[in-house]
Amino acid sequence: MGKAEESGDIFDLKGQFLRNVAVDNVIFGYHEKELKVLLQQPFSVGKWTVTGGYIKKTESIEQAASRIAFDRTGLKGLFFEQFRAFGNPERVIDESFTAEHISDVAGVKVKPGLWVFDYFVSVSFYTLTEFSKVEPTKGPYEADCRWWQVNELPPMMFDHKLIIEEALKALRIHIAHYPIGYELLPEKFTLPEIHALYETILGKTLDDRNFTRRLLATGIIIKLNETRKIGRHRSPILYKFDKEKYDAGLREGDVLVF
Amino acid sequence: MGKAEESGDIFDLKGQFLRNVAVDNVIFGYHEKELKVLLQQPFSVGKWTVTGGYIKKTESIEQAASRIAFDRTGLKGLFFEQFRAFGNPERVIDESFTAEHISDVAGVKVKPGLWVFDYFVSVSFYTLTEFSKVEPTKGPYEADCRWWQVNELPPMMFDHKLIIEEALKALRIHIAHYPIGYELLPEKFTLPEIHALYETILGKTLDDRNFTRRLLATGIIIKLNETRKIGRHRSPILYKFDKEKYDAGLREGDVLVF
DNA sequence: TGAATAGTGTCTTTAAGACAGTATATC
DNA sequence: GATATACTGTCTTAAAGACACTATTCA
Repeated sequence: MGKAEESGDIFDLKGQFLRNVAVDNVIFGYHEKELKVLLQQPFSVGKWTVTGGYIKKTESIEQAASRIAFDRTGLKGLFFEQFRAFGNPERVIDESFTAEHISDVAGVKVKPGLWVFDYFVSVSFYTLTEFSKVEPTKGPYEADCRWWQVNELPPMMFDHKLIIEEALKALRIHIAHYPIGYELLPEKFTLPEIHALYETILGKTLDDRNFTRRLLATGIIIKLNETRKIGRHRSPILYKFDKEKYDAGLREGDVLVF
Repeated sequence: MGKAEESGDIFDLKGQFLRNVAVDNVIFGYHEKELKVLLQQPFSVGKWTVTGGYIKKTESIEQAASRIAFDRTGLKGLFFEQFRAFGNPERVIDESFTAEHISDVAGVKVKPGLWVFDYFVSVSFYTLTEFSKVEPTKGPYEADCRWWQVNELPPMMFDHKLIIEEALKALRIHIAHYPIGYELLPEKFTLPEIHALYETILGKTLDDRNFTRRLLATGIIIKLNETRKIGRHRSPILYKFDKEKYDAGLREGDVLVF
């Protein structure tokens, strides 16, 4: 790791990274019926972006996406998936991301024409996590990094609103063909919990009887001999994922269609 | 357009193109129950690639993919879709694509360390066309460009065998959710023709009665009052696509599931 | 025993899948 | 009428979708 990176000056790091291509990673967080997305604010420019960064010359795009997720969440081994690339000359034009504006708000001298203002193709991923486990951590060039409700986003920079919309579409298609939830639920969970997870991600209600019938038919969850005590109601039975069947489902697809 | 491009020397064109990111376009061609893929051979290096090229600083990735398809096929307005990006430092290492080897076979002096040997992220698309309409046209840096059977490929450079496999997977997923065939069939076509198209792309037989029932149920094809005279058999009835419903199906998805 | 949530069973409707015989054109 | 291909109908089975009551816990 060179001096420039230690000193935190990304503007000198051009030689370490690929040019004209970067990775964006839409990190979705789920917790108690809420779906959030982790956003960062470069300097204090007033607009937000999804988490993202440049690709090192020594790493794959998947490694870059995974590294970015780790830097922001502190978690490894999260489920992530590439869903699309975005690339056109206009996508990186934004009045809040210019040398002048950054110099103003960040108090550093930024040259116009710097490589970071070039046309970048964004290879975009989404990542899933349980957001109560996460301590959002901003990088050296961000003024802030925190969770936002997916349907109450702040002003977004570039085409990042579109990127989030497309990520959500891709996630909803994914959930129709592959099992989901391993990274989003505690190891032992109840039927109402996984039911709420599906409803939240899909943004619609699912009949509880039909949902349970189909979920059990897949065989990816195993009933345990335990219940969870929650308040003064009937205690729900705990389940866990059958990890082998779950992983097989991830590989082969078409396990669940809701 | 600068002198360098006119003189055909891509090695001087660095300034016109994005660095470290390129577009690959798997052009599938269909004709009479055969599915082919258009491949090109850079110089005479002995290995083949899918069609692809660099992205101009003034164009989007979609425009680049579309331009590449036009350059190779002479056709505009073909259906194409992005399906994945490929990027890792090892993917562009190939003994047939080195400065030494190219200098040998092409008879031009190529410097090692030239930008074209850098780590490139490939944003990959696939395109569909009727291959009898196409006159494959090689570019200035290719020794050859022609159709190959998708299941009888020549030695492929880089990770291009994987790219074709993934393109075919994506195409087969696409065909299960969206209408297909407008670019691949004549304006007026018969049920056996569209049936054969689906069988060829999916690589399996589909019961003709069930296929017809479901296809007609979608309403995307319209029966005409004409038949096609072919030999000494019963003349099949001609159909055409209901373009409005077809386009709506492309937008909304989940029209056909085979 | 009332309140809150957990858990499950049945009926209807639709679609998938398997299967084979009739129709038409030409020689 | 022989041949080759076009065309279509029915039965069975599985799954989706709609729907409502019983069970448990505890205050």
